[in-house]
Amino acid sequence: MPKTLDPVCSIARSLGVLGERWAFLILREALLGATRFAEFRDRLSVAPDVLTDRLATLVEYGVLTREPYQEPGARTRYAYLLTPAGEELRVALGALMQWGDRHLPRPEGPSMVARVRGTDRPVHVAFVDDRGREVPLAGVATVPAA
Amino acid sequence: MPKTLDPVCSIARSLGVLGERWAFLILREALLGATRFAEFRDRLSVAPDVLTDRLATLVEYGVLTREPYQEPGARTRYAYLLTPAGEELRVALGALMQWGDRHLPRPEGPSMVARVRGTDRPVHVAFVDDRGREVPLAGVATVPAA
DNA sequence: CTCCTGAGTAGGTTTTTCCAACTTAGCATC
DNA sequence: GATGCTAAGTTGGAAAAACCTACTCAGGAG
Repeated sequence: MPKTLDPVCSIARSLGVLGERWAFLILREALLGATRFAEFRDRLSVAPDVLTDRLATLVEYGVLTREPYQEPGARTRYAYLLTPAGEELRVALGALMQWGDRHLPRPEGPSMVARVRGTDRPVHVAFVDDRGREVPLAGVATVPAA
Repeated sequence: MPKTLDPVCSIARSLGVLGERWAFLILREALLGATRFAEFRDRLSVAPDVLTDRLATLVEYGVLTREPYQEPGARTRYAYLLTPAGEELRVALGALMQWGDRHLPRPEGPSMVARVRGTDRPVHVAFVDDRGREVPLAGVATVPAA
């Protein structure tokens, strides 16, 4: 991590939240439904101290909230729930998934796919113009905001 | 880095290439036009040994190629050029940029924006169906490939 | 034949991560 | 009312990665 994370670049700011080891994978599990400490720990085999640290960072920056919950016959515990901001990271994770499937494929194909909810129509991640139409990659330029 | 990076998940595979510190920022500079070792080093203030290591990883996995080039009156040197696979990561970086702009904003607004090339029409990153129409986030489900 | 420059390599320190064991709080059981 | 169980962590020490500075190496320039 650049400790002087260039605050002028929004990619660098996003990476200040998500760029440390495990952060994306923790987020992946959250998007797949994990909410409890032990769930993240067991699914990812991540060290508990690192998990504590990452969950705190994700809560601090508004990706997750730490909510008390109580199961019958148990004491109050805490669940980590996605905020709307966290949900929006589904797009970024989708882009990484898509790239891995295309460029680091496995012989048996992808293990997860994104679909229109309730149908089997496939979806992918792409640039889109202000009218909701896909724009091919070559038609996109990233320029100073000026 | 999980040294046993779960190969069944394409996000984890992507992170095997891009998940180490500096990798995304090196890629950002490459997408903005950096090609030479010293350019990356100077723009990012990254330690040269780390830069050597990351560039080698990105070349190894086909994000960049290491091409000899010769400027008049200088010996052969090497440039790091994006492959088509690397270009496709523009979508993932765009998603991170967009998220940072929305959820970790700066008072003076974004420093870079994505536009339709040659026009000032803004573009964003989103899920898109097989007919090229944007699909709202709530309409997307990520399910086992079955 | 000495200097300069781009592209790294090398050595030692600091920071992160990893691993395993330990703690804590409350319910439940004996 | 002591003991055990479980979720959610904390702690301490070893290993790995990143950082920083200085140095090397190759070839053209002066």
